Amino acid sequence: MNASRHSKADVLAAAMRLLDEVGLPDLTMRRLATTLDVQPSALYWHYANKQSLLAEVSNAIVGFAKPVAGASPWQEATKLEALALRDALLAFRDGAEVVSSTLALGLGADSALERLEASIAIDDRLLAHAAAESILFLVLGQVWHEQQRMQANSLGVVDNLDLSGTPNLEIGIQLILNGLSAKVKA
Amino acid sequence: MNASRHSKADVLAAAMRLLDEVGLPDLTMRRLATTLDVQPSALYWHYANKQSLLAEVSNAIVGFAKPVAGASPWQEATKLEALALRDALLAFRDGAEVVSSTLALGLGADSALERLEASIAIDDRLLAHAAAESILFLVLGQVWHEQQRMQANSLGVVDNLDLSGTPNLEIGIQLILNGLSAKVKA
DNA sequence: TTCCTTCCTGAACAGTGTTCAGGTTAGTAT
DNA sequence: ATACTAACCTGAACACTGTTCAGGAAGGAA
Repeated sequence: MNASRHSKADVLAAAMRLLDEVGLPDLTMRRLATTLDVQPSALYWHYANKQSLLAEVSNAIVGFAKPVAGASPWQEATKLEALALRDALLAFRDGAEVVSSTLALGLGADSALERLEASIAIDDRLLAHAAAESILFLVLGQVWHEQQRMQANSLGVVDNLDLSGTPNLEIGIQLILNGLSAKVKA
Repeated sequence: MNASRHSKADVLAAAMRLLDEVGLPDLTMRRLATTLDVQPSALYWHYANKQSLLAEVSNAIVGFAKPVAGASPWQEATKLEALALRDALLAFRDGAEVVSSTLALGLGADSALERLEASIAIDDRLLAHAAAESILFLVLGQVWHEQQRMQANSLGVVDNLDLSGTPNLEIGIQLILNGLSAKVKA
């Protein structure tokens, strides 16, 4: 922001602001340093490398998901949890890709899976874990796809913008939850 | 390979060989050129840029999925289709990440979704499309996760290698198919 | 004032994808 | 055999990237 000294939290905040402005491909250490009126090397005092910065960005994005008050039945709570995650990812440019990457590298964003898993109130925890993972991948994949289209459409290509992303996500979630209910009852 | 001249197919084959040897992060245009005894700029006669090369790599990976003979009921065919895709992704180092990226950019690998969708023999094609997308994201996410662990485990970290990836994938697929069957019957 | 921690500079290293004018090779037609 | 044309490649550069490191400056506490 200005020319004063910066804390680790300042760097994180600036990174998220820059992410929203220019997108993940242009979120470079040099650009980030410029917005803070600082040399690129200064960033490495706060963060060991770019990946660990992106890990905290991911945590912030995932943590942005609004809490789900105890809804019943639990299927409804799980669905709301998934949609809250979806909204959090959509609230930041390229949010899904950022979170997907750090999740794949195992460097953070664990609370996303944990919240989903906790909301599935069945006895078979192995099944609950598998279902939570499925829903997580489903949300990430769908939103990643959607955000990619958003950028493509904003960059001139105005052809057929289909709004089928969100409905498809809710359908997929519902399919998993229905399958889960059937399996638990049996 | 040797010092003779190369075709587009040669470049593609060399790229896939190099991918298996060094992984996606080290699959660079310069390294690829070296394996072909050629200057990096020579590659740009065959491919406009790295992304379009990776798009063809993705097509090759997805096309590697073995055909599913007409199984019945269609739920079984869809499951086999998903597992065939899974095997194809696993057959190449970082296969899931490569395909995920080009799929997100909309540059290829379309047959993966098409085959899944075609196998779902229900009347509601919108529902079939949503379900196929869900299964696709599920397979990609799970295998990406698994392949990341494979690399991490091969690079010294030998802690707790859990083999829960494959079972979880089959569970997730089954949940979606069960949910689908229930919805169609109703 | 001394001291120590926190934060930053300036310069460099080793790599990346990509472009482009020009040269070579191979095959086809005259 | 000669001329032509397409396919393929060279060599050098451009504009970047993440990251390292020795050293310097700012701020607060003893």
